[in-house]
Amino acid sequence: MPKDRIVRLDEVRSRCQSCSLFELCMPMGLAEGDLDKLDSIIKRRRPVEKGEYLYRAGDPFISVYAVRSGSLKAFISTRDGRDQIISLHLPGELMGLDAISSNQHICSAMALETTSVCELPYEQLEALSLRIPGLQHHLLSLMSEEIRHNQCHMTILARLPVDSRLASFLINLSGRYRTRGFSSTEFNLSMSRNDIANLLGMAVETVSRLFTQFQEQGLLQVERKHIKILNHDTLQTMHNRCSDLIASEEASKDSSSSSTS
Amino acid sequence: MPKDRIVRLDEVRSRCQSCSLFELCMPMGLAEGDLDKLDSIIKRRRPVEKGEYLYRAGDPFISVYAVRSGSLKAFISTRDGRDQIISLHLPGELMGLDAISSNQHICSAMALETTSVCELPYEQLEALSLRIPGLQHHLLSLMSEEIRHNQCHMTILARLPVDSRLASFLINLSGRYRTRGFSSTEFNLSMSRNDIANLLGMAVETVSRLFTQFQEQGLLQVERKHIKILNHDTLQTMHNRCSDLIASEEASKDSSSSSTS
DNA sequence: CGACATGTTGAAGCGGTTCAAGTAGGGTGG
DNA sequence: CCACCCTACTTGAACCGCTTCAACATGTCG
Repeated sequence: MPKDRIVRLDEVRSRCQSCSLFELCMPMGLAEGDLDKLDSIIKRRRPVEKGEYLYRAGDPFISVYAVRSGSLKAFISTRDGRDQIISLHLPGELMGLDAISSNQHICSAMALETTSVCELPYEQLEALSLRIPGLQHHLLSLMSEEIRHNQCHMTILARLPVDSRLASFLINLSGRYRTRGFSSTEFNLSMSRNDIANLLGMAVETVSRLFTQFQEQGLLQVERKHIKILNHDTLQTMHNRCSDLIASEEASKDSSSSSTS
Repeated sequence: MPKDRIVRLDEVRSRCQSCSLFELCMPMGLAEGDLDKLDSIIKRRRPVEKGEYLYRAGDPFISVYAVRSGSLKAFISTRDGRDQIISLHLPGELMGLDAISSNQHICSAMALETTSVCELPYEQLEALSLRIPGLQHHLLSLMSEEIRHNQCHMTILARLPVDSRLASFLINLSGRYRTRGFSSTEFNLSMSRNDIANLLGMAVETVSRLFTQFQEQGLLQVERKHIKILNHDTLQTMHNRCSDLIASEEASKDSSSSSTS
């Protein structure tokens, strides 16, 4: 594979303006000049292969990363040796902002498939956001969204039975794929059953049984990693047990529709 | 109680400079003039009584709040009517930053005891932080810390048995009280058994049984809301099962000691 | 002082884990 | 190209941690 080592210049030169994920990644109104400034600090890294680390817990905090393609999991390594997966990151999402306060990464980030990212040196990003109000607000807003997402996940873990947790996971994925212009009813899981179980706080065997059960109930069609959602409404209902929080997440994406009883 | 309506001028006039919580709340190096600017946007509200809301889910997002004294719980109201408590806030901590992205509160905040807060109008705070680099970094850092805390809580909920969860909760509280200059071995819980159970994702009865059990094991002395920690090490050990994350939280407060296997 | 909320304790039931065995892919070397 | 191996996944059955239900005790507040 020595041929692959040749850097594809067209990819390296691609800029935020022409990136299809730009709307997701940096959707604040930036002036022409601002965009150039942003572009100037972004480094494009070569793809991270499946199983490779983007960063490890303990690494000094240098950059945050925007996912361009592929996906990664963020996880904490606990003392007993087993990891706890915290989140799954899809294209258009930023990772690593949780390291600001400690100046070193606490989570590790590992690619679930061949994945490419934009690297944004954090110091420069923070400096730039002092001069671009929209960027500052966007960073704060992104972190706020991450907190909200975590709140939802805590609610799921604390209150929901396993079937609703898996339903939540699938509905959430479905929505995120829709936002990215992919099918919301048919997609491939990049996480293994083991990872899904870990993320949702249950045993692998339970995940397996639930997929079988959902299929028997006609909610899904599952074949290994390929998922086809047949009955979105029922899954949504199970998911809704979780909270208004998700409803509001959706609302804030679409526009400002009503929520909260 | 008409007398209580008389505003105590000395309290209203108290400024950040003279606030004992300043180090916790806004510990970045601010110049004299900057402090004045910050002071100028802060409103002091009259105390929030036990059971009163500081804000409710659905309220427009106007301000964030710094706790001066007392404590509050933040919780999500779910569709099934039951709430899910997300966090407990002690003096020196900021609340409400999770509402930035949606421009309305998703969590409600309720005082657990008579509580006083400083209100910081968010728009002004954000505008100010464009002109004070330290303030921008501090806001981002605070949110990063909140994300980290949530990650820890997710880990607790996903992986730990109930006894370790309660141990984690107590050790965490103990540390936070220590940071605030209070005893780390003896304190009063502001949360009810119900609230603790809800926060930790278990049944009230389980909390009750665990307190009894911990007392029988000589780990604690419990009398209603009053807690005396007798064997910090054993609790710490149970807590450690959770993650390095907390160790790192401590480390980042003290200095930059080692972490990560 | 009585009423209601909050907390405690016991016993039964069950949701989900754990253990164990087996199956199916996917990649590798012969 | 096939045989092999290893990992990922599936399925069944026993077990157990925690919840639920029920009754009671203790505080607290009007």
